[in-house]
Amino acid sequence: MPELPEVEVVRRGLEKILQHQPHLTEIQLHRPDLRDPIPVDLVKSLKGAQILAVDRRAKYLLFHTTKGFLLSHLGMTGTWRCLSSDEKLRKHDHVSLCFEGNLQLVYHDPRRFGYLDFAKDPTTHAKLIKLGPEPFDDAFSAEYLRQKIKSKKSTIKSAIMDQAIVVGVGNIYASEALFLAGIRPQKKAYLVSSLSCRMLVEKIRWVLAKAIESGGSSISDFKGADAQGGYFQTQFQVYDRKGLKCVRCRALIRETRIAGRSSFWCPRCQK
DNA sequence: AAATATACCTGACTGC
DNA sequence: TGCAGTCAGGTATATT
Repeated sequence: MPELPEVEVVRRGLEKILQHQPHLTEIQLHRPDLRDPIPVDLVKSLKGAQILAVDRRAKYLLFHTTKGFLLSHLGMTGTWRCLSSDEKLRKHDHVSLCFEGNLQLVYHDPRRFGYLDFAKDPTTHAKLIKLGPEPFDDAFSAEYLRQKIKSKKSTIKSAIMDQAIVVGVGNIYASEALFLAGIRPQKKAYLVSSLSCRMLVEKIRWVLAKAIESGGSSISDFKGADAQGGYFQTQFQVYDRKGLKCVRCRALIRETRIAGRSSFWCPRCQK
């Protein structure tokens, strides 16, 4: 489901729900066998902890507590939602975080590609340590990007989706940012000029920011923790628009598979 | 070493 | 209606 904008929208929803900094009274693992199994000692590590904040690093949510951090990656289909006291658990509800005052947050994930872990210090966590800069950070500059890709033989689309180069860009926003920057997704990364890198950094930031403003993209069943779907999908310029007219030049949008992922582009606007 | 392919899962949708 | 095939917002691991 989620690229950076969707995860950020979820983070903001959770932050609001947990703003009074409740204590965790109980953690229930209904089904811990995610793609990476949830470690059982997470329950005892977090029991009684008080929520201080909900942060985000890349596509990971970080529940910051008095006892350490709960890391949550939503994979393709993960969601967090509030469960009222009279509601029953549904199929694919794998974890319950029970808080004082009848508040219960449920992790739901049909495909179980999501990830949950406890970390005392997330900055040294194996999953986070290899990640590149946040797209809105000054470290993600045109010069940095050019340096990173100048000898890369993969496509530029694969490069910007590489979480070691920049975090948060997934399959949808990669196609969108490349369209906005006028670069074909299948172009070899080392052929992308410094000037194009400048454009690309700008457009990645712009499209991610716009998507956050719109509450994320709700294709299939994405919902923020406040149960509201986003509407950025209505603003897609190229994604899932194969055969439709380019919004800018009216040429027909094409679809190409790059590294196994569908990629959409305009043959006239992108070089 | 780096680039690409495959695997991990379930559900929704297509075409027969 | 059912059944087989394909595809999906991600990422770790295997294979070239």
